[in-house]
Amino acid sequence: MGERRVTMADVARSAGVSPTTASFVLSGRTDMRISENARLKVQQAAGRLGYRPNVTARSLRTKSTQTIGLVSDSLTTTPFAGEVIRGALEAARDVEHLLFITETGGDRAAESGLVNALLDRQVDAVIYAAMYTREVTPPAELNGQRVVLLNCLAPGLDAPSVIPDEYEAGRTAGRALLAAGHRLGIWAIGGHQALPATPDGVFAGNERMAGLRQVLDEAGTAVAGVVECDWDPEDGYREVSALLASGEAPRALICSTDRIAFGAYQALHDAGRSVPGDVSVVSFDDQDIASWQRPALSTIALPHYELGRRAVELLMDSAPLAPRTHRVPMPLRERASIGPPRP
Amino acid sequence: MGERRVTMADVARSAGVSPTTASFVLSGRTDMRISENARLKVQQAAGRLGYRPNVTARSLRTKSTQTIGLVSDSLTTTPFAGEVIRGALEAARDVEHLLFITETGGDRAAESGLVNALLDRQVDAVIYAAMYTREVTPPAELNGQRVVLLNCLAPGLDAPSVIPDEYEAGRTAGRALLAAGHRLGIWAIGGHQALPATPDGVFAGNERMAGLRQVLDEAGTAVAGVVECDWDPEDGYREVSALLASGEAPRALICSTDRIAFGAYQALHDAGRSVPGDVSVVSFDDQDIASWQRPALSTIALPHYELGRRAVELLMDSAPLAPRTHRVPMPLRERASIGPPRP
DNA sequence: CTGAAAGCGCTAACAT
DNA sequence: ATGTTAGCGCTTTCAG
Repeated sequence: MGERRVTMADVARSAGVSPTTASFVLSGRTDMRISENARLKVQQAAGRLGYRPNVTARSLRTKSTQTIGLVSDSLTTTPFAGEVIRGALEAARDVEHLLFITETGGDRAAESGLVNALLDRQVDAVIYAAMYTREVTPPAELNGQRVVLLNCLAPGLDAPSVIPDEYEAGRTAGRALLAAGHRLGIWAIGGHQALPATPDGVFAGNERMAGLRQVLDEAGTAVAGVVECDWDPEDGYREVSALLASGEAPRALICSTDRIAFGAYQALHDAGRSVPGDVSVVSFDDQDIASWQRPALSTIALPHYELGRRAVELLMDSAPLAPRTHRVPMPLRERASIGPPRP
Repeated sequence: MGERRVTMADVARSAGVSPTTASFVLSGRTDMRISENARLKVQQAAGRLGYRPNVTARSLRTKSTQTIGLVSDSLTTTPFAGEVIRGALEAARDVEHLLFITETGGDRAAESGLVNALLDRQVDAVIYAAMYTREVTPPAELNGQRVVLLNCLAPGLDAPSVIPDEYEAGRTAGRALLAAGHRLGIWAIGGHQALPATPDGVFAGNERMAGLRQVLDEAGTAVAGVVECDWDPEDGYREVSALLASGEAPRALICSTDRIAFGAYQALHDAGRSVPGDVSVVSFDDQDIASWQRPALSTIALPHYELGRRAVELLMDSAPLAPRTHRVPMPLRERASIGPPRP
């Protein structure tokens, strides 16, 4: 215990060279000629002593801590969103960087504090992330910093965004149903999420609905109806039960989340309708439960891992950060909940 | 852009005092007398200039980076385990520390590299975490460091562990069933997880079964049977279907995970048994799906948030780290899946 | 090809 | 009560 870490000066001394020489061979630089002999002596001394560089000391001179800060509202809390952290982690590892993770819990005041804590530790760059895709206004401290927005758009900030391609995802959902032969009785459960709290809908809802409408339109058809509701299991259960009870005969359900689909399955089951025999179901997210359902749920995946990875890659790219929006594809996971419409 | 950060020397100059004076008032130390006047001038200058301390520079002298490293096998990937990160994050925030999160993906070789990356950045302490409770052998680099083990035990390492109290959880499960009147036909699905890959069972399984057996024994009864299987939905479905088909008449199921319970629900449903009318179900974990099930699933929660929080609290405690094991209670979430046995 | 010396931003003895 | 000075561990001119 209490063992003083061996420093570069120790290595230099042990190798019988100057700190300068040690520094050059240890940082593997070639722009200064070092004799093969000196190089060897230094490397051996370093190995023998178990030398490890002090990155924080180095950063004082180099201005680079090999460190990235991630600040989000509540990414770690959102079950399947942990994948964005994993994506960011792996990309960071590829370039020998470490990630500071922070979470505000949606508290605006905490946000500045956390960003400052990050900046005080001289992070090289920061990722500002949101749990669900939306417009945000990051704290002013971020102005002028190297930042990328993950899963959000900030009109005021001069930084790129990485978001899921929800518009294309809407088209994908429509195409999946069309391919199975559906044209009538297609209902969107969840819709734009145009509710009192979000009267204009949410980003994902709006984009998907636009994509869906367009692809159906191209095929000369349209949705039979859109149910605006919250995106949780109980809402799916309630709304689909009501729809079934209303006398409508939906033949395909496009659920805004796997959670809604979960509730929809229960409602369909209670009403004695089979999936996909009576009603096909397709949804969005690809949470674990999607594959646990019976029949397994076909769903369009939120590309969490890829979002995290892309964000770090952009940050580490030597190219300057242009304020453009990078849309990450959302792949369809084909499982067993889509079938041909009952004649 | 490119704005040089304002340094403490700038503040001192602007306030017309020496760096020392500035340092003392800015770090809010009281062990040296500073005139009210000087204090004010410094604070105003700092405010005016928007001074922020450079934590990495400071740490070079103080040997404290206000930083903790967390290395796990795959915590972020495990959906509901994100809560341990949130717990750690919040506890760290309380003491003005930031968290480096890393993940090895179970790769032993990567582990040393990541721990070194953490140590090279002079983290004050590290949390070594595992996704599921088990014995581990952390990389040698961790010897002599300030570390706490989260959700794992390392016999060789002189560090405390924070783990869920699985033994007591087993007792809780038994008690919940006994309280509802159950004494016969109690089956444990998942059991010790004594399978070819883990012939001696897993920690959680062994502890729970011991606790369960003990509490039933105290009540003068015992489990009707134990089914050893993997802890996933398909296993629950398969095993419970088989059990039902075998002619046994289980009246209560203790499922090792909510995932098993998920499959069990499907199996019971397919067999026309109601929950909890015909069969009561209790499980472990408290994932989101537990509350989505119908009827909502009574389950004993893995205290993820608390594990993360306790780990950081231990680390930050000024007391020396004794190699003892801290067991965190696992609370029963009473919902609707337990009822009296059918007479 | 190698070394001496300065300095990154901050803290802490030691003076005064 | 405040200022001077010397580092923390490393990189980087600038001489030799």
